[in-house]
Amino acid sequence: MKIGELSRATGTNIETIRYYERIGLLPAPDRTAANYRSYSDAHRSRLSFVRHSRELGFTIEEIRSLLDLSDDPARDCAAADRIATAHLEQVEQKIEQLARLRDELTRIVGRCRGGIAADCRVIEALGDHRHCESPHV
Amino acid sequence: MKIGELSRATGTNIETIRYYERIGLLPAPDRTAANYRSYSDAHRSRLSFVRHSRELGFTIEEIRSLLDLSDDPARDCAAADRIATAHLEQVEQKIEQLARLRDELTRIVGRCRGGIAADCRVIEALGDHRHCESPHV
DNA sequence: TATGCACCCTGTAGCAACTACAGGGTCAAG
DNA sequence: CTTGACCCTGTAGTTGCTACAGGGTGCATA
Repeated sequence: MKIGELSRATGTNIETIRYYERIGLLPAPDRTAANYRSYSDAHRSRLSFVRHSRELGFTIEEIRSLLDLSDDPARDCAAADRIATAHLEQVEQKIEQLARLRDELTRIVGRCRGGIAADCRVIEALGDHRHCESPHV
Repeated sequence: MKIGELSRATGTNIETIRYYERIGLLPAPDRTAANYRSYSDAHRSRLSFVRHSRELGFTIEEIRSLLDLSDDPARDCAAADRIATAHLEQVEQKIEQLARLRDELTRIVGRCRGGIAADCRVIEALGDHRHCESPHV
C-alpha cells in the first residue's frame, strides 16, 4: 500500500510516517517505479504498535526497546514488563502532580470576585508563592 | 543584583533568565560598566510571577497575557480569571486522560507472567488496540 | 605582579516528537 | 491536455528551555 493508505489505515499523519522512517523506527519500505513508498502488512502492524505505544505515552526510545524485544521472540519478556511498569509509575506520579496543581488552581480561581486587576486575587496568587497551600511541581 | 543572585533568589537557571529577556517576558535590565545585567526588585518579583505561573503549568503566552493584566491595574480582572479557569479545565482533562491511560497500563502490566517475548502479553497488547478496554488519548 | 577562579557576556545549536512548508515529480480521469 | 490528487526530498518551525564555545571582568591570594 502507498503512504496515504497506510496513513488512513493507522490514523497517522503522512509526515509522521516519513519521520519514523528517518529516525529508524520504521524500516524503509520498497519503492515503486515512480519512487513511491510501498508498504506491507508487516509495516502496518509495526506502525500500529508504535502509534498505540505513543498513545499510551511511551517515548520513542522506550518504543525502540519494545520493538527490539518483539523482533526477537526468544528474548526475555521481563524487560518489556520493566519498561511498562516504569512507565506506569511515571504516569502515576504525573497524575499526583497534576492533582496538586489542580487543587492549587481551584483555590486561586475560586478567589476571583471580579473587579479590577489591582485587586485580582488570581494575579496576586500567581505573584506570590506564599499563597500556596502545598508545594507543586 | 547580578544575574547569578537573581538566579539563586528565584531558583531560576541563568540561561532561562536570559531566555525570558530574549523573548520579551522580562524587560531588559540596566547594565553595569562591565556590561553585566543589573536587576531591581521589580525584576525579581516579575520573574517570581513567571516561574510560579510556569510551575502551575501556564504557557508562556498565557503568562504574557497575565503579565499584561497585572501591568495595568485598571484592567478587568475577569480576563485573568478566564485564563486561569481555562487552564484549570485543561489540567482536569489531562488528569482524566492520564487516569484512563494508567488503567490501561495497569491492565497490560498485570498480564505479564514472565517468560519469553513471543508469549509476552505486554508486547501483544501494545501491538493491538483491540485489547484495550476504553479509548485513550 | 601574576594568576587563578568565579562570574559575566554573546551567539548558536541541541532536545522531543512532530508539523509545515517549498518546490518539484507522477498518474488517472474527463 | 490539463486538472487534481497524490507522492517525493529537504529544510525550518514549534515549546520551553538547556548546553556549549569562545571570549571578557573582577577580586583574592602566592
